[in-house]
Amino acid sequence: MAENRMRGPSKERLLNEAEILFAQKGFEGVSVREITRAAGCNLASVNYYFGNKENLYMEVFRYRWMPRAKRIHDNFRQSLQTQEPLSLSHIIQSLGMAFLRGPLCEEESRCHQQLMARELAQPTAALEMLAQEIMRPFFQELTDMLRPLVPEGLEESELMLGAMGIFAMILYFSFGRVAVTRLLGCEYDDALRNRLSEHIAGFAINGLKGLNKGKPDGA
Amino acid sequence: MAENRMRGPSKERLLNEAEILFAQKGFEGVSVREITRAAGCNLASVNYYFGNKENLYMEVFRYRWMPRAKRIHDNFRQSLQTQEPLSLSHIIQSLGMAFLRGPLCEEESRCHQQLMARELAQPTAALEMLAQEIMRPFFQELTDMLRPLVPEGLEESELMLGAMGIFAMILYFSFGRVAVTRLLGCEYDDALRNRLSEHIAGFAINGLKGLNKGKPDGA
DNA sequence: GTCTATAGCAGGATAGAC
DNA sequence: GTCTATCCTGCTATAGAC
Repeated sequence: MAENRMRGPSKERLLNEAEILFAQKGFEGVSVREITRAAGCNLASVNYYFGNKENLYMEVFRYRWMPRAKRIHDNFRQSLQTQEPLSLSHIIQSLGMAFLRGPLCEEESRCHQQLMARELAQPTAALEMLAQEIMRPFFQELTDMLRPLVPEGLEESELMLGAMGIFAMILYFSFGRVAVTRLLGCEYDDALRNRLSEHIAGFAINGLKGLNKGKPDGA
Repeated sequence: MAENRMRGPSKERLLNEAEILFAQKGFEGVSVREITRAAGCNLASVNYYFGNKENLYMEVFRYRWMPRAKRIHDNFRQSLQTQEPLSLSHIIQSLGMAFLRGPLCEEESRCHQQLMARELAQPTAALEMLAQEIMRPFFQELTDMLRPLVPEGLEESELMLGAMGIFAMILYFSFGRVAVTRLLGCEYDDALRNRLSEHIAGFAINGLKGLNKGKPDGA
């Protein structure tokens, strides 16, 4: 609260600080007073720029979360362009990298995943928007990529579940970082993020390969 | 709010209703007024029985969440006793069953998972307690079971990550049910829960098998 | 053990000066 | 656009009757 970074106009600062606080404490856990204080604005500014607190929450997703998601997706696509014959291994590893490390710093990445986790646990109008404009198109794109690389004849919904399972792990290892570090007994640093990303890739590649058979091979 | 189920003494009713509401809306999202109204008690009862709202939250975990977790774990152990030579397949399928279906009805299961998801996303003193008394012992038990069944020489922490990945999917498919049904385009009914449980098993068994090699086989 | 009444404070939103 | 002052509602917690 001492040194407010006064970069940019008030509206932008409000969006920046609101996103961080909403991610940390949830919509109900943050007060407008807290947000305006963090942004170095007066109490009335939220209502002036956004009408009310709820709409500020929506605009955080519209003007911060969604553009960032698009950057992550672009980052993912670009890291695939350099590799000509697409393999399952390339795709999954690029996925893990883009979402666990990607174009974001650790703090921004955690903020991003936490907002998503909150919306999943307690959907608001924001999830509706995200499902429509981000999640559905991206999962479509991803399953289109994966289809020629998984066992032939795999059901469409089974493929979708596979893709979702990968995101489950990414999200869990990100928002559940406190539990993860406590159970593993180590710090959540870059080395761990690399390991997690590799672990997810190794796990998911074999997981996807064994999907179509009702029972797994051997066991 | 019309028909309060007046079963049991006030303290029990408060714990019951508080758990449901905390799971749905989070600690900050629920007021003591709402809880006492749902439980059919007067406003002062929370302070009388629990001292304050925060302690009620802790007691929900102590007297509702933890005993339920122990029941789930017992259920898991029992379903393994009938199968003499333990296989990876048996273990993972029993896990999915115990946690996605188990001894709980759908509503209770969702409530249970949502509370866990909230604590992971925003840890309080409750997570400390759960890590100590439930999570660590259970993960220990689980990795002890898995160790003889995964590729030899697999690092201990890698095995732990594998076990956590399974829980990531279970949790995600449970608390993210709105997104899941929206993306799959189907209802979250018993048929889907069975499919999810089977999917996780198939995915995880192959995932675990391919773990120790830095790169997966083939790809 | 259960209730009502209320203290005391923090919340979102608004009015209106500058 | 930015600020202060303020309204009003709803919150937790407590005191004290029954």
